[in-house]
Parts: sequence; structure tokens; C-alpha cells
Amino acid sequence: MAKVDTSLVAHLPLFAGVAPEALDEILREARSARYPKNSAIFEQGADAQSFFLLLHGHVRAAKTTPTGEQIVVRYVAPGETFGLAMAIGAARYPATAMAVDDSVVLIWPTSAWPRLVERFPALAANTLQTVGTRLQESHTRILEMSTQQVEQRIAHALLRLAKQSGKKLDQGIEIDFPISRQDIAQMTGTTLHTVSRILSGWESQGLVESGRQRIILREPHKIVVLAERTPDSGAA
Amino acid sequence: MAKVDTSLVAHLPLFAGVAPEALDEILREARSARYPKNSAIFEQGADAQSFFLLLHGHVRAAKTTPTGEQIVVRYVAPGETFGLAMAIGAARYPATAMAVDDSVVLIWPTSAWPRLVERFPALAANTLQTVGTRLQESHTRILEMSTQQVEQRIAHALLRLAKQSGKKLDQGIEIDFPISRQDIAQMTGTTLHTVSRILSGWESQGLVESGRQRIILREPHKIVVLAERTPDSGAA
DNA sequence: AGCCGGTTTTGCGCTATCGCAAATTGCAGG
DNA sequence: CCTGCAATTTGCGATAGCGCAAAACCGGCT
Repeated sequence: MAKVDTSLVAHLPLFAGVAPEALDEILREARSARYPKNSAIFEQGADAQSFFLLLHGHVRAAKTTPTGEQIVVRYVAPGETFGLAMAIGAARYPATAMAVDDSVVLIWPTSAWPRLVERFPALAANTLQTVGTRLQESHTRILEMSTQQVEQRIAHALLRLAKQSGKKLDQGIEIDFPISRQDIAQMTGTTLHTVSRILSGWESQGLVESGRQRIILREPHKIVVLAERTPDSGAA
Repeated sequence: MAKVDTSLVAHLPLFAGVAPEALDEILREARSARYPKNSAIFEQGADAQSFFLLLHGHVRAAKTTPTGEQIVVRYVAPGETFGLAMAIGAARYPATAMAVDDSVVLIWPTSAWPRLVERFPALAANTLQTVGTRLQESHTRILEMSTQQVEQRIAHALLRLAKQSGKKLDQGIEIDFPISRQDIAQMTGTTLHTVSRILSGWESQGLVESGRQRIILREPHKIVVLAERTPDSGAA
């Protein structure tokens, strides 16, 4: 009973260097599930019983402080893994995962990981690669938060989202899932008010078109310029 | 010719689950080197020809922006690996590594990594664990930068340094390597001026004792309280 | 078509923190 | 012991961005 078509996932980085037959064996250990928009997939602090591969949709990973503030750790795009607590030796999820759109995921029990890695060492190598890349992105984000002001950070964040999950339109690039001002604030370390002000500004300059939970970059190129402008390089 | 005594490194997380004979084989591929205080080990952007294991001393990994600002990514303590660009599939170092004290490192050629991983899959698993942990720490740092103010961030940073590289004294805990106000600023996303002001304040309250590139936490417990204080929880 | 609730916008005062500049200090060499 | 330099301290304005509050908006649902 082929629950999941191997051809759909064979090309993913996670499975690089894994033989097709082996892939089948790996997939047999997984089940798939559908999460409707705005449903939680797992909660920060819960037992890390599973790890996930996103097939369709979009998932937001967010971290919450003891006092309730949240930051968005990342948006997961189709083809990416998430909830890899076990890979880092954590027994509990360090963040909350929530479907921001109707989403379909593959789910493996965490307990299967050691066995899978033993049988298919490429999995560990591939995951290492992935996690390493995320670590670098994290450092870049820290660098930005330390050295750039809010407008630049927002510009960078939107450009990254556009690259990761942008849908090309005639009029520009639309970010392909619902995202609020609050979300952007939580990605860039600011407040929804400030995000709103800045997007309003951009909108009046024709750089973006935005509505409820929806953003279109009309002038990606000009936004790149914004993103790279240093604090002092004069504006008009 | 036993260049490095296996017993000195056998217990390190990197080598968990590796047989002693195997360890010997791994170490044979490494050479060791000594870097004097304030010498560069590798530069951001340079070809990632080697990866490293710190045996003695302390190393600072820092990332520089195009405009020259720096942030400290982390301080490497003895027993930790650094310069793992290859593990994440990067051809160049994403940061600069500098010995902040006279340091001794083991050096493997990056080219040896694939072979080592193939022969000893535990290396990949262990490294994944390490990198995963760093990723989490990174996220924590982002969370702090997003939600806490400078004083709290500095408190957390110093407490972490104390835990990682603190030397217990009768009078408190001393951070075991030279570290300037500027360094702390680059760890917490602020300026050396602000760090200086805050440390001065703490010093006059008897929380710390600090001099040139030297910091002693006299009242770690009270600093913990500071670190955890929320923006509004009133001060005296 | 009309209503409701979440989202976004915007005004306004406030302040934490920056940025610059100048004075001071402490360590390292000679 | 003295000198010079780098690290640190501190004062003082400037300001980016926050926080609160109120209004306007927009969609979806009935």
C-alpha cells in the first residue's frame, strides 16, 4: 500500500543519496496528515513524539517567552522538514508549529529516527546540512538585528519570504500565504505598529501593495536597495 | 607516532560512540597547532580548508557586515569544534575565528570529512546534535534581542559565559578569558558605551567587579534576578 | 444586505539607547 | 619607574521606535 508516492519526495534534499527502494522503506514508516489553516501541529514544550516533512501548505514555527511574547522562528515551505527536536537531542519541542494555510505533512515517530539514521546514514548528513544552513541564517538574522534599523530588517525579511514562497505576478511578487503585520513584527523584532507605518510608507511610494494578511512586492528591486541602504546613506 | 593522546579527547561529545581504535584513526588525520593570543585562525570569506577542535584556550567567532560592523557569534571553549563550514555545505567560512588567549587546536582538512563520516557515522550524528544545540541557542538569542532590553541581555550573556567558561573564586565567578566591553556589546547587540554604563552601575551595586578585559560576577544570583526581570517589574 | 470581530492605520508623547566627544584610567613595554 | 596607547568612563543632546489609545477598515457569515 503506497501511502505516499516516492516520486513526489525523491528529489528533496533530505533524501539526497538515498536509493529509491530505500526511500520506499523510509516512507513506509511515515503517515500523512492534513492540518487545516490555523491549527496547531505541535506546541512548544510538548513531548517531541514526531518529526515532520511538509508536503503542501505553509507552517509557522514560533517561540514564546515565559511572559507570552512570541517571535517567528521561521516559515516552513513545502519540502522542508520541521520538528526535528530529536536530531538535536531535545525531548521537547522548542517552538510551536502552526499551519498558516491548509497543510499536508508526513509524520514519522521520533523513535524511528535512530533506526533510520543507522540504516541510511545519508539522512544524518543531509539533516546536518539543513540544520547548518538554518544556523547560518540565524546568525545572519542576529547580525541584522544588531546592526540594521527596522526598515532594513523588514525589507530583508520580505525579500526572503518572496524568495522562499513568492508567487510571480505581472505586477510583482506575492507572498504566497497569509501573513499579518504582527507576524512580520515577530520576524524582525519590532512591533506591528511600526511594521504598519513602514508598509504604509512603502505603499504610498508604490513599492508594495498590501492588504489583510496579504503582501505583494511591486518593486522588488527598489526594496533590495532599501534593504542594503546603510543608516546614513541619504534618502530623498 | 601518537601526536595526540586519545585519552584527552575520547570523552568529548564529538567522539561519543566511537571506538578507541577508531578514535586513533581519526586523530591520525589531524595535526595540531598553536595560535598565540590575538592571532586569526581563519577569516570570514576564506576557503574553508580545515575544521577545528579546540584543545586549550579560547576562540572568538565573529561575523562582519559589509560596512565593517562586527558581532560575536560565540566564544569557543576547549572541547568544542569550530569552523565546520563543510558540515553545512559551505565552501567558505561564514565568520572569522580569532584566538583570544593562547590556544591549541586540532586541525583536520575539510577534505577528510566525507571519508571520516562514511567510516564513522557517529561523527555526523554527534555533529548534528552539536549544530542543533547551537541553532537553539541562536534562536534563544534572537528571542532575547526581540523581547528584552539591554540590561537583561547583558545579564544573560554574562551568565552564559560564566557557565561556559567561568572560574570559581571565593569572591564569585570570573570569566576565564579576556573580554572587553566592546565584545559584550557585540554579543548583545548594543554599543560599548551602553555596556560600560550598565557594568558601572552593577559595579557600584557590588554585583560585579570588572577591570580591563576582565569580569568577575560577585553576585551571580542577583544577576540572575536582573536577567529574569520583566521590563515592568519595578526596580528599587 | 447588514453585522461582527479581527486587522490595520495613525496620532502623540515618552524613553531607552545611541552617538559623539572629552576626560580618565590602567596595563604593557622600554 | 616612566611613557604611551588602548580600554573605559561619563556627560549630553538627538532620535528611532515603542506603547497606548482611538478610529477606520475589511471580509466573512448569517
